[in-house]
Amino acid sequence: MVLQKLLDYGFNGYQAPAMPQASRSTKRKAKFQRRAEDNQLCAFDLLASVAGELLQEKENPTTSIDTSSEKDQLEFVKEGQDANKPSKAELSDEGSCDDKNLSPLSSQATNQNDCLKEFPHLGIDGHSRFASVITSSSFIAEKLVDGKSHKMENVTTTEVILDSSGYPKDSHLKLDGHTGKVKDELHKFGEVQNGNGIEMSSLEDPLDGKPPLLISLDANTKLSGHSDRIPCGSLSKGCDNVPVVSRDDDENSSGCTYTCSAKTNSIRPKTCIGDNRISKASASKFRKVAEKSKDNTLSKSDRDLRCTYHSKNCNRGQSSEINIPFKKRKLLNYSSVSNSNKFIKSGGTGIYYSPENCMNQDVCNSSPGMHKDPGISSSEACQHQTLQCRGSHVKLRIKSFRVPELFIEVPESATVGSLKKAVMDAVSSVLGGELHIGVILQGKKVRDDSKTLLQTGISHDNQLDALGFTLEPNSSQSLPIVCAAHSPHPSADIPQHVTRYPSSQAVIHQRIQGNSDMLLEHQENSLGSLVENDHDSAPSPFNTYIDKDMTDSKKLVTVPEMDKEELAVVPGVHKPRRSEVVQRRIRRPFTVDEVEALVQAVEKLGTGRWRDVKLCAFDNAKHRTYVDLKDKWKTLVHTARISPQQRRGEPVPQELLDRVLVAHAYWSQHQHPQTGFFNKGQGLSATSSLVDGMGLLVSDLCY
DNA sequence: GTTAGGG
DNA sequence: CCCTAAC
Repeated sequence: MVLQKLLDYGFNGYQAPAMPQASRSTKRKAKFQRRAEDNQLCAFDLLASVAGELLQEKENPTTSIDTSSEKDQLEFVKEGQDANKPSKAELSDEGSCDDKNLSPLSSQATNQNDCLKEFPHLGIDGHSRFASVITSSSFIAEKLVDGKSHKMENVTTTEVILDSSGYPKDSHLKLDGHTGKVKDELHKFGEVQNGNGIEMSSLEDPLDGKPPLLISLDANTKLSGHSDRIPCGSLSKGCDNVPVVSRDDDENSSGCTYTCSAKTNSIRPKTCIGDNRISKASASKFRKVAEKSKDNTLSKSDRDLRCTYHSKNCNRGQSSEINIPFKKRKLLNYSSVSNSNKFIKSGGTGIYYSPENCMNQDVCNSSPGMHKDPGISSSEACQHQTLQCRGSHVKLRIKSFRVPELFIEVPESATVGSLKKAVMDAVSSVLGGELHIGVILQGKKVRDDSKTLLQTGISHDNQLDALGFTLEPNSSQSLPIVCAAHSPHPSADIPQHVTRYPSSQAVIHQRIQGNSDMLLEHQENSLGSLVENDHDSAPSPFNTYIDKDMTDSKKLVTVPEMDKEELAVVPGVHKPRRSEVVQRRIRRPFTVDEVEALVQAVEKLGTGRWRDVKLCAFDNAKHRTYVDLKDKWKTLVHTARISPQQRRGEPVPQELLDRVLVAHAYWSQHQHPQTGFFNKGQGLSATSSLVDGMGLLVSDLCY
């Protein structure tokens, strides 16, 4: 029996979309699957990412940020697993040690906040630290002290904000709704004083709570975690009493508005950027990615001399390729999205946790447990973030996450327990993937980790609604690490072969606020255009290529088969082959330069020779197929025919559109004469191309 | 493998 | 962008 169940992992209300009944047509099913894949942006991934990063850091003591003592470690373990080994093997991305490339800030962080290393803090700077452990609602917090584990049960969530010294300030965790308990516990265990990490063990049934994650940022925080800070004066936007929109609060989401309060630097203008924290590891990965992009970046002059488009997205390449863009659609099933209203008070001084009941009315207006709008878009449902302005901090409230689509197939005779296990395994597999964090601002991906939030523009409150995060699969080519590299599960509970779906399958888009539609749009676009356009190679039509020859990331999508093993491990449980689910390519809007190149090529070659067009002008743009070019031309023609007001996306110069119309008209007239020079006989020979009529030489364009 | 079109 | 019929 294929359950195709809506798996509500309790991670803030995610529910996998229902699968079409088997009776439905294959096509429909396929489409559905595709859509489902697109929706695989889930909170869970973020969690996985955070957890993974955390572990990674732990795994790589060499990392600059990892200077803390051995005992001061935080681990993320699953229930039933050994406190230590399982989590490591399970969650750490052994393959990479990017941490070595951590930004200077990271290093700095090391010295100042050793205790933080264990926390998957999001963002770091010298001011304060925010460590968060996203957990499902029910966890047991454990602390490892000298190898000994001390449990703190009923810790539903653990989010810690550490101050510059690396210690939690105003520790304020809530345990089961009881504020301070955690704190007490922490103190009891010496957490606060010693900065010992907290180990999280999920309870057996962590499926009900959906604590949102709140990320606090520091205005000075750099994406990369660089230590260099922006002068206070540089903080342009004050945010006193600036109510930061708590998007989509219309629903149950709690709209929390903050008032800026001077923080460390009283003089510093308040920005709506607060204690933003992004995991160091993530930052390092950002950097890594950014560096990759460098290699693929052409100088302006080069580009001008070259022909093909070198994919500006090369750096995103592998990971982005497998990214699953969000689709504009409503998620039919998403429940208990806002069951939990975890809230973290910012100010960089404290451990905050607002339980599901939204205890803090001041900051949380949402009705606990409310989650209507069944028609809300998936992203909206799953990614409730709120940027709050308080002092110079920005609070990101990730209200919920979604679990990527998971298919579980179990025999009817299977026990509920086995079903749970199957689900757990699937979830575990997701956690095991190595993920990267992506930051999307205004629909564009921010790749420069070294930029500060201010420089990036994240500090501008007017852009907050366009800020989003993505969980990107590890770009590492070593897919094997996904499954093979992991050591066997020490715990009998978790099969060694727990599906370790490549994180590639689970991309998460986190958005902070704003209407979902817009965001979705942005998200899709974001993956196509990056903030750092300077890295983009605006392909100069007709020349040579310079592409970095990025490996087609698609291959990363390929999922190592592990079904059999899994089946063996979990009797009665069959996991569908991920490979069966085709990944929709990421949307990559054409740039003006690309459009120009396309127009130029078509002017010369005509509209029936897309392969030639591709070879001529986009040979190195691996992500542009001739079908893409054909499609683009189609849209260009359409665009050129409609009024400017009706056009969307990045505006195409009218001049180009005019050329499109001219070329289109021309080739419509001259297209069919089959000369026999070409396979399809379409188009005219080069010597009679439109370009020739325009006084241009073919040689100038191609070849 | 390409092209052309509908979705 | 995807899917596919038709070449």
